[in-house]
Amino acid sequence: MTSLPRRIAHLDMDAFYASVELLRYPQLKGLPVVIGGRRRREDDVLNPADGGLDRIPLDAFPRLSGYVGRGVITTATYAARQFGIGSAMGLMKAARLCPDAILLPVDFEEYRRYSRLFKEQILAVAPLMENRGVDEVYIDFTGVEGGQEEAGLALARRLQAAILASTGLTCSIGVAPNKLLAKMASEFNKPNGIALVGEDDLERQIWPLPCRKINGIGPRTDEKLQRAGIRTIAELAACDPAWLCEQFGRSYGQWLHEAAHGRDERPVSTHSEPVSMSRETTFGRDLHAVQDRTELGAVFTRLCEQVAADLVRKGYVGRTIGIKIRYDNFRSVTRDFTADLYMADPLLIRQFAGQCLKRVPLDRRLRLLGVRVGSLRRADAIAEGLPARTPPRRSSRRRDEEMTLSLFPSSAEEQPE
DNA sequence: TCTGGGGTCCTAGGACCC
DNA sequence: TCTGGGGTCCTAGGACCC
Repeated sequence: MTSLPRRIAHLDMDAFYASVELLRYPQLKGLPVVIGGRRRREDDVLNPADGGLDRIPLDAFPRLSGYVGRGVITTATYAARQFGIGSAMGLMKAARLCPDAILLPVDFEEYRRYSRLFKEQILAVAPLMENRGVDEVYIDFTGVEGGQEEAGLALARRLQAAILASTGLTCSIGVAPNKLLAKMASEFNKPNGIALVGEDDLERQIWPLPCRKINGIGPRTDEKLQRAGIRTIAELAACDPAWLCEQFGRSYGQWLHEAAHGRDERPVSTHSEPVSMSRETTFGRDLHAVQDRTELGAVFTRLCEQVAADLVRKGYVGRTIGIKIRYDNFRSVTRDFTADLYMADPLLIRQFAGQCLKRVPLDRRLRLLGVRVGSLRRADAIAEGLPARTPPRRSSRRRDEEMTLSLFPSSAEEQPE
């Protein structure tokens, strides 16, 4: 048995959200459009029950200038980007740059519908597919029929054609010996492009790129590398691995070295179990624990109900309950507590989360509150007789006190300190 | 009137067990 | 009595990704 060369593809939908919106509202083609701010609602004028979306007149669309609030841009069309508008920018700031840009609320339902459509097309041809969010996947071409033809180019073309036919959307694909290189390759010929990167293309195609192009090197690491005079992947590859470990820790340092040399053995993984589920919200204005106690309590309860509903809907229970708050100065803190029983009940979650809230200083205003449930297990695994309670851990005095406290329900609004 | 929401993984210290 | 090391769990924070 001869082993085939590894052919890994990364497929990335082109400007996914914006493209889906343009399918619905073709009259917006070429105009500056910004997507973000809030979620689309049932009663939105942009979502009329009687259809005919393509006939909605341009002046019926909301403009950026009318926006009030703390939303950020999820994505923007090319025409909008020309005004200096970009992803993650605050909408109020974007409104100053281009007040007449059209603002569409995000519609995750619709994006997920298209996501299912294009992934169905891929799975019909290549079953080894790894989800990387709504608009991205990795695909293992290695053993797929036709996957070795023209080093993967032929299959990539077939996938693009099938996706375009079924969704009307274009995508870009990179094919390489591993996920790391495939991810970079998929950016080379955007939009609607295909790029192949082979073992021998490392120095020519990868090394001249800035370090930030490596998936896993973010703004912090990039800045630190730049301060050390390292800008390109070639320069990173030339670094002494021992020095990288010193600077970035053993594990990350070693990974940086491997990545710069284009080495990555991670398999394409078709299944994954969630580790945690959370809900969080940024308030319209910063809230104070005392003055805005009622409002805060109501939001807190709602977050617990939402995360509990998510758990139930997806069939999970968890035993690590946590909260997150962000202060008005944007500093965040988290607290969590691991209980000895698995839960998905909103009241129980509310109780444990309430105890976590009491452990955090609430002397300044808050802009965000979040609730998280971790240490997840499938609810049916618990139902089948696996222990709902874990063996009680020998715990420190402090933990014991917290456990005792948390077993007693507190008032409807948690009022720490 | 800067800076969303939902995730994963890693690190590091302390507790605790053997 | 003193010293020590490995392993695991828990917690808080941070980097990163989509």
